[in-house]
Parts: sequence; C-alpha cells; structure tokens
Amino acid sequence: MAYTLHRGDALTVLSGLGSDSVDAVITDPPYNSGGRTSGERTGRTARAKYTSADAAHDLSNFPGENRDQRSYGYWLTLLLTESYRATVESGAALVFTDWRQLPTTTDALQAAGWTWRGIASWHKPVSRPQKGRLKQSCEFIVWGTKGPVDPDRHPVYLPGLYTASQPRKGRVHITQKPVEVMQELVRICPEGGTVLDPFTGSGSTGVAALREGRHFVGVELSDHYADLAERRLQRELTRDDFELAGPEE
Amino acid sequence: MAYTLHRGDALTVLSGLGSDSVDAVITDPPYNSGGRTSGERTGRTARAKYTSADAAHDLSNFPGENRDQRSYGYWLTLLLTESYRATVESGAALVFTDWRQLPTTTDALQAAGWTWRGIASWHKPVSRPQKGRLKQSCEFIVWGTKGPVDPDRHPVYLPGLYTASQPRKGRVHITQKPVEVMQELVRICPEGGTVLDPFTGSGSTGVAALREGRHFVGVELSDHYADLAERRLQRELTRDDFELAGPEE
DNA sequence: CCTCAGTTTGAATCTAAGA
DNA sequence: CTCTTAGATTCAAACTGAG
Repeated sequence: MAYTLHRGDALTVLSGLGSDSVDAVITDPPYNSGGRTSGERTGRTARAKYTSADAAHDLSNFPGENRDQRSYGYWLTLLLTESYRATVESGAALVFTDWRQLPTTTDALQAAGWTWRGIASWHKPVSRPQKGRLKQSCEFIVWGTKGPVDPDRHPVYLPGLYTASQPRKGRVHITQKPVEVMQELVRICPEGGTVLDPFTGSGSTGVAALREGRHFVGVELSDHYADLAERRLQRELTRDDFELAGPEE
Repeated sequence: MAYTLHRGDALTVLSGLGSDSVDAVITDPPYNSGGRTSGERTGRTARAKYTSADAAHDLSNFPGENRDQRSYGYWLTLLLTESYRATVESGAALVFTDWRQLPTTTDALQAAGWTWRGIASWHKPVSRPQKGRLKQSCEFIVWGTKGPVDPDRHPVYLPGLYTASQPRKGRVHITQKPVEVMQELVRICPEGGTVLDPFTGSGSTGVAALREGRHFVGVELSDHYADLAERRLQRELTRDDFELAGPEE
C-alpha cells in the first residue's frame, strides 16, 4: 500500500488529478455550520463554534468555516464535481455532514453528477444532552456513485449505522473521526484500489485505507495537520512492514 | 386520557381544528418515495413499492402515494402549515421521513413556519443488506418547534437515536412504527398535553400517547385503517381503566 | 486482571452582558 | 442597533487510578 499527501487547497489540487484515477472519495468537509445567524456561522473560528465552553483541551483550529450558506453549496458542488471527474465509473463518494448541511450536501452531490444512493448515520454515544430537545447524537454520511452500482465487481455489504465515539486519548483534531468507523467505510473501495480524501485533516481516512489494503491520496491545506497526517500515515506503513499488531490510539 | 379520531382527508380536517389546540404534532406522512423515476413513484401503489413480491403478509394498501416530487413538497408544506396553526407556542413537530424525502421534508417544515431543530435517526436492525451498497437501515425524524424551545416549562431529555425493528407479529400497516419508539417520542409533548397525528394509520402514535399520559387527536382517511386504529385506541383506554399490565402485540 | 468510584467532556445551544 | 464574548446547562460514555 502507498499514499500521497498533497499540501494545498482542495479544489486546486483536485483539478490537477488525473481522470478516473481513484475508486472512492471519502471525506469530511468543513460543515460551515454552528450558529443561528450568518454572523455566528461565518465570523467565528471552528474552535469557537465546536468546542464546549468548558473543554480543557487545546486542539488546533481548522480553516474553511467562513462561507455563507449559498457559497458553501456552490463550493461543495465544485469540489464534488472535480472529485467526480477523478473517480472511475461506478466508483463511490461518501461525504460526512451534520444535520444543518444535510440538504445542501445532497443537493451538491447530485448537482456534481453523482447518483445519490442514500444516507447512513454515525451515532456518537457521547454527546451533550439538551433540555427540551432531541439530542444531536448523529452525524450523517451522504453517499452516491458515479453511474450504476456494480455489485458483481465489488460484492461488499456495508452497514447503514455506525456507532463509535470520537477518539479521546491521542485526539489531535477537533472533528477527528474514529479509525474503526473509517475502516468500515473504506471497504466501499475495492481492495487494492485508491481512496481520495480532499480534506485529510489528521489523516484518519488514510490510516483506515492503508490498514484495509487500499491506497490513499489526500489533500490538506493546513501545514499543522498535513504534518500530523504525514506522521500517522508514515507510521502506518512502517507498522505494516514489520507486521506489528495492536491498536493505535 | 382521551382520544379523538377524525375520519377524512388530513388537510380538510386540520383546517377545522382550533388554533393552539395541540402541544405536539408527531406523524409519519406517506413518503411518496420508492422509485427512481417519476413513473415508478407515482404509477405504483404503496403496497407494490414497499413490500417484497414474495411477502406472505396481507397488508392493506394505503392512499396518498401518487404525487410527483414538486407537488409532494407543496402538499407537505400545506399540511405542516395547518399543523403549525393548530399547535401552541413552543410546541414541537416530529415528522418521519426516508432518505429520499429528507431534504423535501426539512424544506417543507421550514416553509411552514417551524424552526428546524434537528434530525434524529430511527435504526431498524432487521433490514435487507444490499450488495455493493450501504444498507438503508435508518429512517429519519425531522423535528422543529413553533418559536423558541421552552426547556423550563417542559424539562425533558430525549435521545437522538432510536433502535427498534418494525413490528412483525401483529403488524397491520405496511409502515407501522414500533410503539416503544413512539412512546419515547411522545414525551416531547408535556404530560397531560395533546398529541396530533394527521396520518394516524393503524394508530401507533395514539397508543403511545395514551400509554404515556398524553391526549391524542388523530386523522385517518382510509376506513380500513380508521377502524383498526379505533379498535387499538379503545383497547388502550379499557386496559387503562382496569390497570392491566404487560406488553401488547 | 478485575471492579468501582471519581473525573472529564461533547462539529451544542442559549442568555445576558459588554463593546 | 449589531456583533462579540463569557457563562451555564447536564447525561452518559470513556478514561484514570486505586485496591
């Protein structure tokens, strides 16, 4: 298995990728959510929006959270359009989103040419309860394919609900996804194929891909997170070479 | 506890309901999904769409499944607008939907004046796996309130994920919801308050409301299902009188 | 290696005060 | 007025560390 990590803006890097060069796009774009007013959504940092006021941790901020609603949809469409071009026929796209951006995400996916196939839920057992409300304990995975599903070429059965808490020990990103969830999801890509994640962050998608025998192509804008991802991906390869066992963080 | 069951078209009956007369609207409208083309969606009956050809059960068909996409959204907006009028300030609406109609449902809810508050998931563990795909094992509950949430008047904490299989034994409606899920959801209505369900079907929402100490107002167009619902609701009241314990179906 | 008690915190959400 | 910042809320999972 091998990986490539591009440093730079997702749209710019994607437009340089070859057509039909990846088998699946699995990514967690900035949600651009978190606030009732436009000012609250666009004028605050991700850290200010998404970390509890009483949290003691000191995780780094991440960029891309300052678009208004209209331009968020437009930008996501452009991004998914370039991803579509880079993906082979009958390849899949899996896009994380929260409840607020779910309709925008399904619109963008379809506008970009993908055939929308469904919505899966990621349930986080540890989430803040709210008086007088239903808890927001799920994030969502909007998914689609480039053209028809080809079940014979890649006969995999995946769940529609994933339950896992965010990593706590060794967590390095505010919105870091659990590797065990990503390991299930990367199986939508055929073994030996290539997974693309235009928003690599700390690299959980890549780690999962390598562990499951898929190649990985990532893009990350922030140097801080690109360094982190590089380290985690490198360690994964080394571990692979020496056939070490045992769980990572 | 008491219930009222209106027989007739939901929109017509709702427009006759008094303003601010109910505390929560909890309903499962016809999804109008289940086909990729407009022809597939509108040309087949609900029974043909939602049951396998070899299913042994003999569930009655239900109407309201023949709208095209645009008019489905329009109709749902009208319905939620009338429901909004009938609901007290800070009352809640909980609307079931499948993945295909989710964006239309959040649009309709907001167009009708409700403040959209979130999306909860209902997970059905027993659902058909699909080769090359993520399983569609979740339906969704889009919810909102009429104006601000009033957590002090009604301090309840509800989950964001509900897990239960569709009733199999004793199931009388194609899309019948598990009573245990509905019993959790009706708690969004203050105790002693009134729950409205414009698509009563076999009456699971009403049964749950009565069991949890809420009044119930239902509307059902089909005589077949209205009779069934009437019987189940009546039995619930009788059981209540004699204080019988133990599970139903 | 287990149990048990104690601690921490969440892609939240809202109010009130300050600038 | 608007925009920003600080503070309060609260359940349960997941982790810590002692015995």
